Formats: sequence, structure tokens, C-alpha cells
Amino acid sequence: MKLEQAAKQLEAIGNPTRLKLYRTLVRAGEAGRPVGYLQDSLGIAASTLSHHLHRLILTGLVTQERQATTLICRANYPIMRDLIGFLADECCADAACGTVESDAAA
Amino acid sequence: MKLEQAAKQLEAIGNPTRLKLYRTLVRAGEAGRPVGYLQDSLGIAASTLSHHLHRLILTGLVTQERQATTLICRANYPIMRDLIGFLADECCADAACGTVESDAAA
DNA sequence: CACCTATTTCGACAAGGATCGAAATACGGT
DNA sequence: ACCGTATTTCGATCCTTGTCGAAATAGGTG
Repeated sequence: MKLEQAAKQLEAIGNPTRLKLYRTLVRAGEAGRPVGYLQDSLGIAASTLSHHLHRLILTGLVTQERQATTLICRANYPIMRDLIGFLADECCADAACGTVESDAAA
Repeated sequence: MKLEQAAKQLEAIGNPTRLKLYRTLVRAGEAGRPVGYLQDSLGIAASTLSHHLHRLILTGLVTQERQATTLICRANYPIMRDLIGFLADECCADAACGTVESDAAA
């Protein structure tokens, strides 16, 4: 069920540490970031980071690629866009909500 | 901190029951839905529903308005758009995410 | 005021999450 | 084969969440 999937992804980025983590990766773009860098950047225990990373990977929001001894993490943009799409789609489905993509003002 | 707020909201809709609940309200539009209707619709204990509703309200995603003995719940669209904006904003902040497609960061 | 329906608060419980440090594994270099 | 760095897995602990049923509150009606 799509809703279950969306809920899992939302929950994944619904944790401050993971959101920060995810944000870092999203901003890093295609280059991605090594786990070590992320650990340094967030200042948390390596095991804790690994745990959060694992959760993000499970939902498909993040992918990893090995480069020698370092693991490069990347945000999975298509999945992210899907998720945003799911939310935007819910909106405006039945009533009032002046378009999601071109409002800005609010 | 904006990130903390976003995380809270994401966490709020990051639960299947609450996402279903929120979705129902979002689709209901301005009319909103009475708590009783929601309870019937979701088929969960009234106390459980109340608990979830409370969480959604705390994050600002949902509002309530009394109408005699019934409480009407409504999705807070501006907040929702803000949240979606936050996510979309993270994306494309630094690199690759051609607005809607291009590369598949698989 | 007594009563009825709608909803929340209370108390409890099982289950899952966040966090850490220590030990284990993965990979390349010497 | 051995060592060192990078990362994960293990084991433990504490806190939070989801869920329920029962009791309390809110608000209208006879």
C-alpha cells in the first residue's frame, strides 16, 4: 500500500537527526558524502549514525556506494520527488488549497 | 529552529494511522470532518484517535472548531504547503535534481 | 437540574526507537 | 599475511509511542 510506504518515509525524515542527515545529503547532490564526513558533520557516535543511515536506506530515501574503504551516501531524488508528490497530491484533492507549486505567498 | 519544526510535522504524519487521518482531512477540504466521523471512518478507539489528533494539532497541521457538541477538524493548508516547501527547498539546493526529472540517482 | 451524546484525559501495558561504547567486519596498503 | 582506517553489528539502557478501556468533562435538551 502506497500510504504505508509514504508513512515509513515520512517517519524516516521525521527525526531531527535523520532530517539533518538527509538534508545534508540532499544538498550534497550527486557527489554524495562519505559516512565519515557525515559523522564528523553531525557529531554523533558512529554507531548511532549507522543506525539512522540504515533506516533512511531501508525506505529508499538514501543509497550507498562503496569507494574503496569509504562508503559514499547519496540522496535518492526520484524517491524524494515521489514522496513530495504524494503529499502534494493529497492536497487539493477535494478542495481549497490554491495550488501547491506556485503559491509561495500563503 | 525550522528544522526541528519540520521534523515534528513529518513525524506527525509519519505514522500510518495519522497519515490516513490527515489525508482524510486534507481531502475533506474546508468543510472538515467531525471527530466522530473520523473515528467511524478509521475504526479505532476514540481515545486512540483523540491521541493522534492531538499530535497533529500540536504540530499545527490540523485545527479544530467546536460546533455545538461536535468538534470539526480541518487540515491546515498553509502549514502543509510550508512543509512541502521546506522539503522541496532542500532539494535542488546544491545540485542535481532537475526540478522534476533527469538523472536517476539510483 | 438530570440526562444524553461527543470527546478527552487517565492509567496501564507492550513494543519500538535513540543512544552509546565495545567488538566485529570490510578493504586497501605495506 | 598483517595492520590501520572506515563502517557496521551487538548488547544494553532509557525514553517515547500506540493502543486500549474506563472514567471524566463539555455542551445541548427535556
